[in-house]
Formats: sequence, structure tokens, C-alpha cells
Amino acid sequence: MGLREAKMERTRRFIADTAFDLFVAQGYDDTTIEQIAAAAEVGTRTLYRYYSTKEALVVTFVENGLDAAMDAFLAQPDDTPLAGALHAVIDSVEHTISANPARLLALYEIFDKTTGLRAGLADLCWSWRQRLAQEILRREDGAGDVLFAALTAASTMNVIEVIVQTWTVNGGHVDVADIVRAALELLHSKAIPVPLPPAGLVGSAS
Amino acid sequence: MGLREAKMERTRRFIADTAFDLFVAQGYDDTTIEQIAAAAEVGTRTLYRYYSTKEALVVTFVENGLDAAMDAFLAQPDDTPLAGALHAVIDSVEHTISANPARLLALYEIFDKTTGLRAGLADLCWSWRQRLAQEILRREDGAGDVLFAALTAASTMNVIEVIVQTWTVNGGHVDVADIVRAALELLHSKAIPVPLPPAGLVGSAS
DNA sequence: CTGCCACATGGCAGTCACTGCCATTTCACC
DNA sequence: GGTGAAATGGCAGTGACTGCCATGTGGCAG
Repeated sequence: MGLREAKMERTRRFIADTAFDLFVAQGYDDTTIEQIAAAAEVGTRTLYRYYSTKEALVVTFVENGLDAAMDAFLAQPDDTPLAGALHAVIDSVEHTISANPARLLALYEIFDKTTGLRAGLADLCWSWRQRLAQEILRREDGAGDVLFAALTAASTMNVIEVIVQTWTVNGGHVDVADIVRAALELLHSKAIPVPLPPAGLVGSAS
Repeated sequence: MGLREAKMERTRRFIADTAFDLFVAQGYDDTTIEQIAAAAEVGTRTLYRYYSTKEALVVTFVENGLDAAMDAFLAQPDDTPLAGALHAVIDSVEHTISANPARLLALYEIFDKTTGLRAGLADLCWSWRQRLAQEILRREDGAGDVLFAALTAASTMNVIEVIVQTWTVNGGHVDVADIVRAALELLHSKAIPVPLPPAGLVGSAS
């Protein structure tokens, strides 16, 4: 990597970190792009070349975690059982949480106090889910069911969201591993109800 | 209902419909609030009193559908099995789709062409899911598990999203009922994998 | 070492979503 | 018909974001 790219990578990180600190200190809405740019010692125009949106300055942190999770999934050979490959994803998330709990809590406090930011977060999760569904479908090599892939990806994304949310709501005082175990056991025990008509007609026809 | 409220309700509807038509005709981004306000024969300031956001002008249609689904759930007595009550939700969604397929397709074309809108949609789904989780928890009357409620609500929301997405992706040419049946059968058959460690350690300890 | 070129930077003007404030209009009720 | 509350709409202002262009800087060839 050239000196040039390295420097850009550094400023990129610096901008996000600076913005993060400002958001924590004085809130997201009350922090202008100009302030961030000034604090990060760049012009606003340059800032926008690194992060195309104010939202992106916050979302990027979650994005990094999700990217890592996706990498963990892709690192599994295609012939490993799907359940195992998905576990690698959850494992990655668990690792990300434990790696820097304080930062994650601060991050989610920002999200919590700024309703407008939730949209960006939700969208990120949505995109990630779409990508996971695609990768699952690729593993099955065309033979797979689109519906199956979509539901599996969605289910996995849910577990992640529920884990992170439960952990953050408890202020990070609960062991992540415990939450993960509880959630997975709940899913594995088939205790989650499926919407079914009262008479239980599904599956009887056709 | 007074004459006043009736008129406001009419303009409210008219504004959204006008905006919808403009979005379809010339795209979301290329339509300004001023244009919408002019076409709907109101001042921009008034328009913002009806819809606090440009996004809201589109999202409101989905919101109406989800509200109906929530009402269908709440209409079920608390002593009906949860699976049955959740089926009422899916049933409501199915009904909403069949009620006006063309409009739904046009709506999702707007969403599709405007990446920035997905965020608002994702956020709406997120809020709805939160609310459903709360209601599920209320049904269990405090005795319920928070994790259980969250996962069940998320799973239900997934089914809805996957159904609608599958239907729209196929251009509405597939029977909604078929998709619903396929998705529910897939879930009911327990074919959706749960992320598990390779050795299957979950549940052995404790 | 030096000049060259591609590219990163930053300033400036402009657009547009959105908001607070205030004058005006409208209508339900007396 | 008058009156008060509520709806309306205009206006000025803020801040996110963009296109354009001038400037500066680092990597590379000579």
C-alpha cells in the first residue's frame, strides 16, 4: 500500500472517530458537518468524499462489524453444514461486541437518542440480509430455494439484532455469551410459533 | 366526525395520492415538495403539517397496511393460541396485497428506484416489529420471555417481508396465497437452520 | 534532483428538505 | 351574526448535500 492510500485511510478513520466523539459529547442533531470537518481538520467538501452522508459517519461502525460477520461466513468452506457456517457469523458478532463493549454502548446510545438514525441502521441490516441470502443461495449452487434462503438469512439477521439489542438494553451488564446461548436454544427448541390457521390446514392440501 | 376533520382527512389522502402520482411519473428524487404542494393545491407549510417528511408521503401507504395487520392481531382474543393470532396478521397482509395489487407494485417500484427510501421502509418495519413484540409480551401478561417475544415478532415480520418481496419481485404474477403457503410450510417444517456450533454443544451444558 | 502528472483537497455558489414565526382565513359553536 | 380556536400559508433561515473549479501534494520518470 502506498503512502498516499495509507494517509487517506488514516484520515478516514480520524474523521469517523472525531465525529463519533462530537456526537457523544453534544448529540447527533446538534453537531453540524462543518464542526466535524473543522475538528477533523479537513474541508467539508473533503469530508463528503470520505463519507457521503452524515448518517454514514455513525453507520460505518456497525457496517464494519457486519462486514466482519460476513467475512466469517464466507471463510467457511462451502461443504460445511449451513448451520455451522451461520454459527461462525454469530460467533463473529459476539467477538465484535466483546472486543469493545464501551464503544458499542455509546454507539447505541446515539442511535437511541436520534430517531432519524434508526432508519440508516435498519437499512444497513436489510442490505446485509439481502447479501447473506444471496451467498446462501450461491452455496446451494442454484439448486436452493429462494424462499428458503431469504427466510434463513432473515432469521440469522434477527438473531444478531435481538442479541445486540438485548445486550445494549441491559447496559452491557449481561454476559454476551449467555444471551447468545439463550437465543439459540430458544430457536433450536422450536419454541418460536409459526403463524398457522386455527384448524392447522397447512400441509394437508397438495 | 365533524365537517372539519372530514375535510382534513380528504386533503390528507389527496396530498399522498398526488405525491404518489408525481413520484410514479417523474421519480421520487426529481419531485420537489413545492411541486407536490402545488399539485395538491396547498402551501408547502401546510403539507408538512400533514406529512412531516417527504419520505412519509411514500411510507404512509405501507404504514396503512401494517396498521391493518396490527389491528387484525389485536382483534384476536388473548386466549387464542399465539400461532393463530399471528396467522391473522399474515392473513391481513395477504388481503392488503390482493386488495390493490397494481398500487403495491407501483409503490415498490418507487422504493426500488430510490435507494434512500429503503431506509424509511426498513425503519417502519423495525418499529412495527417492536410494537408486535410488546403486544406479544402483553398477551403473556408479564410471565413471558423478552427474548421469546422479540424472536417471535421478528420471525413474523420476516414472513411478511419475504412474502411481499417475493410477490413484487415476480411482478405480481404469482398467486399471493401460494407464496404464503410455501413460506409457512417452510417455517413449519423446521427446515430453517439455526446457527449452531459444529459439535452441537448448545443445550448440553447447564 | 527535478519536473511532470494524476489525484487529493478545499472553497464557493447553489439546491432542496425542513422549521419557527406570524398574519390571515375558516369554521364550529354560542 | 359574532367569536374564539384551529387550519392555513407565506417568509426567512438553517443545514445537508452537490457541481464546478482552482490549488496543493505525492509518486514517478527522466
